[in-house]
Amino acid sequence: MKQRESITQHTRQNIIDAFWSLYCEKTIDKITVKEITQKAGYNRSTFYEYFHDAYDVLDKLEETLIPNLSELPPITVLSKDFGLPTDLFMDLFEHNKKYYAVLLSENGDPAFTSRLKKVIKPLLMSAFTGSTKPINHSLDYTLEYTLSAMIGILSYWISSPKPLPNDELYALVHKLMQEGSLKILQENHAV
Amino acid sequence: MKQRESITQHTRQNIIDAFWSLYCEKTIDKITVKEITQKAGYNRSTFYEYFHDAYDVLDKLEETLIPNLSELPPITVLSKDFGLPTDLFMDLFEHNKKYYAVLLSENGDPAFTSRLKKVIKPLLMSAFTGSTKPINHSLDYTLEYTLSAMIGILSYWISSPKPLPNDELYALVHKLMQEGSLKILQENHAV
DNA sequence: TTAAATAATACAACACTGTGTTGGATTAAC
DNA sequence: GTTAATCCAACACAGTGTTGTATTATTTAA
Repeated sequence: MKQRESITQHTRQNIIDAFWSLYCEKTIDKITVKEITQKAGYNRSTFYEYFHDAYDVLDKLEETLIPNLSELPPITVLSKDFGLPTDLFMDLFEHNKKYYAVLLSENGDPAFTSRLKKVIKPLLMSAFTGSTKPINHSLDYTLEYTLSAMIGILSYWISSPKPLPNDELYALVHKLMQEGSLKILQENHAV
Repeated sequence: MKQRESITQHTRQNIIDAFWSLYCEKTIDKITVKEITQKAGYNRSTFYEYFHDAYDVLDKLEETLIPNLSELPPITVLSKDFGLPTDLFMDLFEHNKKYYAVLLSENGDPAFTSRLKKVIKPLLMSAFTGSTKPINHSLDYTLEYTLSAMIGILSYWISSPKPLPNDELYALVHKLMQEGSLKILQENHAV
């Protein structure tokens, strides 16, 4: 049963890899099962032994890319700089850059952003209120604002051909969160 | 020639409407031309007289939803509150709520967000530097951060079943931009 | 002013591509 | 030798995009 398992895992991964190389080139609806299996070197019907359709492959792949709650240090980081754990986010994005850059691009999957928020938001919520459910609207909207901003700037960062050095980005994000974007925009205007 | 034109426009709009009612229910790849034309009351092949495929319908529809540069007052608003024209954004989102709420949702189109940014960013850029191209990275990243945040919070707002009153949202966004999200998060923490 | 010619709108039918399933062949594990 | 996994060939079906044609509105010319 040992060799069989490894074969299965291997085939599965081959299909995922073939899918991903196609997903980097075109949107998912243009990807056919035929193409995937051709690239991976299998019969088309073999695909259906492993996945339901192309969207199923994407779904399973995304699942591995969503940070595991139990892996993230829950409150420690929040108390450290009393805000969003910027360094953790940067690590997450940089580490999975290959996938994140595509999934969060204009050809990517809006559901992935949603999934990310859905995992992280309650985490932050509980850090601030002790409960995962929003106590007041202000906090809820503020988190949505900040999370969107964070995901937006980090997507931009990892997609950039010449990305900002890590420390500069870190400093900028912190300044943005501590002093507001307006102040920084005004400084730029003065220059 | 008058009646012919109006028939064309009418048919075209019928197809777009039928498409949209389907797009509200499911993702675009599950929408067939057959369904669209059935709902609109035409033969399937009539569709191809008007659009290339379902994506073409979406594309044309989105085009009408992207704010026209010439319609937006260019610098006046920026100088008013020396930042992002929050009220303009709120108007834009509220006015096109029916479409924006879907297009910016997890079942929507990431390309639409991209299109929005691509139109608005140079506008803001030129307001701050006089040129549409970024002079320094800091400004570029700051705009990306703020635009992402703005689009994020406004999407959340219009999708909410019981949305925050306009004036409260406006005040919150201004505070977020002027003082930074951290301060507001800290205030919430204290409560 | 009316009848014929033209151009638009809509559709039926066709060839093609991709989908998902079923039943069978091969090969490893027991 | 039996069982079960992996893979594949073939089938029925659904959706696509095109082509040729009928119908009807507009234009042209007698």
